[in-house]
Amino acid sequence: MRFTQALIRTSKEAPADASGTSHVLLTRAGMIRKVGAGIYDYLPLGLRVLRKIEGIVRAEMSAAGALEVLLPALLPAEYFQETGRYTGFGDTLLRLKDRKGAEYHLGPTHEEIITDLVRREVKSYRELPLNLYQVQTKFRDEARPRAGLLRCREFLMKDAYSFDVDEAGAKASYEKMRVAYNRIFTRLGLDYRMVSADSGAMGGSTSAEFQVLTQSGEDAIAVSDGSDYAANLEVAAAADPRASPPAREAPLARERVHTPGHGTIEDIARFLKTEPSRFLKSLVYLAVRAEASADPERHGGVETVMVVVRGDHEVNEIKLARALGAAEVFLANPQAVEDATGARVGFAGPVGFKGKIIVDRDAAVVARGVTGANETDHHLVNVEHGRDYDGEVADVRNVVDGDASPDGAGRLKIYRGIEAGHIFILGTHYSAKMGATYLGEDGLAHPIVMGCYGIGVSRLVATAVEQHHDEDGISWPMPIAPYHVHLVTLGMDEAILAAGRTLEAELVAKGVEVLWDDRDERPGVKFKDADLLGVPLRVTLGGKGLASGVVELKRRSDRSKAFDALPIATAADEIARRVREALG
RNA sequence: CGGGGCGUAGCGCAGCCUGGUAGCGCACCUGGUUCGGGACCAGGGAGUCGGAGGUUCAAAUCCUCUCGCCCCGACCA
Repeated sequence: MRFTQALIRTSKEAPADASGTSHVLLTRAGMIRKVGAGIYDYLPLGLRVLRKIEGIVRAEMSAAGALEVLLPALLPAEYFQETGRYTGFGDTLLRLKDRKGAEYHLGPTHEEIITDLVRREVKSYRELPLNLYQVQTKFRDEARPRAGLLRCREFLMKDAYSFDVDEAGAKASYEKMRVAYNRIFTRLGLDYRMVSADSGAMGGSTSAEFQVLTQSGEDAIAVSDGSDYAANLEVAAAADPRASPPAREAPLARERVHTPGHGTIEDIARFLKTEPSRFLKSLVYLAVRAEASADPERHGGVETVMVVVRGDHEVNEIKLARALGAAEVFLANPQAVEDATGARVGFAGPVGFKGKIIVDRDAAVVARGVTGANETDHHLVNVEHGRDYDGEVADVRNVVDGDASPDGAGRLKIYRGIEAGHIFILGTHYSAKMGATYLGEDGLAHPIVMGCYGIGVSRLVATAVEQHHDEDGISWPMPIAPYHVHLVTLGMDEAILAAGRTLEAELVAKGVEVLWDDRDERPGVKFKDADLLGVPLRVTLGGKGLASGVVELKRRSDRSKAFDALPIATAADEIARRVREALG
């Protein structure tokens, strides 16, 4: 492809409303343009990247035995009404009416639609298992679209659904997808981790996220440096401190100290000349009991709980809710804290607290602890769990960088990640509600056991940029690059242009995708654009090189100025070889 | 949905406070000189000042309403 015919419009500056590295670079490179909040055009170069990603996803899904279908994006309301999600999805569902006033919505995901298809097409256990997938535009009226392609209202997603006769079959289908997903993300050239995650309210205990490691992801994930343990921070387990207990300091007598005006931990630590890790941070939570969650006011299923974590740790609300068997937990407001403790916020503590107490495992082993006295302007020092206060001990904190890995091997490092894929077993949640059954060998109808598997295809375009860029621009992994080779000819000298034409033709004949910058621009402009666009191999053909019979080959990811001088006669062979090598 | 900010040429911005009929840089077009890391000179085209209403002799500027966009938070099968 000739640059002059490719509709590539680069710019030095990005629009002021572009936020995030990938949004800025993709816009500056002329690959995407914003049409509205969370709505984008893909220009030719950007579309090529999107298509490359789709191609890899399709190839691996197909290799794993999944069949491609295409379900509608425009959906009559009745299907989501069957499972209660027409209202349950809330404002995220983009609803509309047709001329007759009938209700429709745009599909945010397609469990109901695929389940409907399968309940009509599949009758017998002989027709299972089945795995159907599609690559379709999804619509979600996000409360807050942001960061360009990373969180859109309209986005491209690959979603697959497996259908099996029983749990064991569903597990086998899930395993196939797990393997396929690992192959996909590896082929895309991304540094990613498969992590265990909160499966959410949707049910299904078996689930895994595929997180692409970036500097600015929305999610925090904990990864062990000594094993393959990796988990979303939401669910990452803290190592049990009793596995390697610290040298125990002899307990001292508990004392009450006057700490006027000091409410924060840093403050009191300085005042008492001690460390935040000595503190028993005591937070008052309201836990909504699971069975009462639909309407807590009416059922009154709310319990006040004091949560104790070490002063340098944070409460993990998902783990806390799980430990309490609660549907949701909320931090109590200041008035509720005062009511519960009898002291102003900042002076709460477990000693003498009348209600339920949950103690984080690391807080329970703190010796000579410091905590609030449940009396304004007073703290207690030399507090010991088991002697001065009690409470159920559980893992309710966020892990922090440097923690021991819960599997005992290595230490945890915290990364930022972008969720690019999620796989999980749904069970019979949808099939039971929608009557998707098969006739078994026993002649009876059974609900089909389902799994679902998503990949954010358009999000991956931005994710790849977040992971592969430098101050000059994008640096695409070869498998998803818009072109394999960026040919730069310097000057408009006919001898150089002729050599360019020849080299382009030779490369194309070998199956190499070439973008030839044939513009009448100065070298600096061409090099800057090449760096911005991020095609992985740059081939330069200039007067000096031509005179000595060589072309220059340089990898975009190589930050040095060094290049390989290739003899013109054999350059195409060598370049094609490097492309094949990089494609893996 | 709560808080904050911004809408002026394709893009980045100034002008607004203190009303007098719109300007700079980049990009674009023409000519010339340049030519291995975003050149220079000269000339040129391009703007319903987000929209509606109001105040005024006069509104980008002041007032009211409204729409859009961005950021932080809440939310995120």
